[in-house]
Amino acid sequence: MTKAEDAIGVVAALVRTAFLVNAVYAESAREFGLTPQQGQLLCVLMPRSYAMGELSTILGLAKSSLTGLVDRTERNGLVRRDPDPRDPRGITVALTPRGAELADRFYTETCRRVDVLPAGLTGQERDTVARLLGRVIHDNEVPVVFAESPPDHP
Amino acid sequence: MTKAEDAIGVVAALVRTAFLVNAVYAESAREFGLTPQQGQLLCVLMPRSYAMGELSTILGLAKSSLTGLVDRTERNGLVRRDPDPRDPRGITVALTPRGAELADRFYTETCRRVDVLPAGLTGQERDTVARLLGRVIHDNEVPVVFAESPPDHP
DNA sequence: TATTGTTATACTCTATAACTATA
DNA sequence: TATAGTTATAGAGTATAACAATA
Repeated sequence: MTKAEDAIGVVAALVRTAFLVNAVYAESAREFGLTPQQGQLLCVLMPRSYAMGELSTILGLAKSSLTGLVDRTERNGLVRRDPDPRDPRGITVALTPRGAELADRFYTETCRRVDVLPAGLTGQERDTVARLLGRVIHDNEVPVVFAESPPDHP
Repeated sequence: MTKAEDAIGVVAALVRTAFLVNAVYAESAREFGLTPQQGQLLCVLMPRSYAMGELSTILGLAKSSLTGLVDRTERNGLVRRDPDPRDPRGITVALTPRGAELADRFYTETCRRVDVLPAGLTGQERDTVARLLGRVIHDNEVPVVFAESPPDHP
């Protein structure tokens, strides 16, 4: 039973939940030898490759920040740069086979860990949280930095 | 109305919400000349001062990481180190008057911005989110990195 | 001229390991 | 010996501004 003194407003609930999820995400990444940012990049690239500009927008990073992130992740052999057939100036970033394999494992394990966080809620309560936060995400046009389910590779 | 193709699971809902809240938090901090980490430090210190070891635990940082964070924040004139009366080896970190004033403004503005995120939910739905996430936070013993309401300074 | 991406530069953030000083 | 905190070092993340190459 939630006592009155445990009551909390939406704002604090959202901020503190974000803190919790970040910590779990970071710890999961760490155990796969990834930084959270590199893990996020891999997750974004799971369904398909993107141009640098697209990734900048999705991840909310300055162009040059992304250049560095892709440099380091490429150096680790997880992504590669390919010429963009649509624009000779551009490139696309794609997962390497090793990156795809690691992304799958990281994604799966991170899901497992985040799934445990609301273990104290009933199935119905979890559905309610998912539905309401889903609306918030939709209304605020949050990019798909973490897909719903492990995307199939066509 | 939420369409079937917009449906989302709890895991993705939590991760993507965290991404959204982080972005809003970071942008708010930025406009006050703060990094998110410095903003978080100020928020933690709003109700009272803490020893370095306590802050390490609350923020989930290695001791030396915190030393650097406090160094930089102190250099900006926002916090100060005082000897810990309980232990000659230790120190406590407290907000300076300027830090307290900035913390208040940053906290208030961040609350305002986060409060807008679930604007598409009814009052009852917001209460539901707050109550359910409050349980998740409680169950997972998330530290109070962001208080419920601007604490009074006794 | 506008766009795509990289370089140069300067900080901040973070961790590990080694250290100081005091229980 | 154990604890509180700092220093040394190394790397990652980020942004701004200036640049290159191509539309």
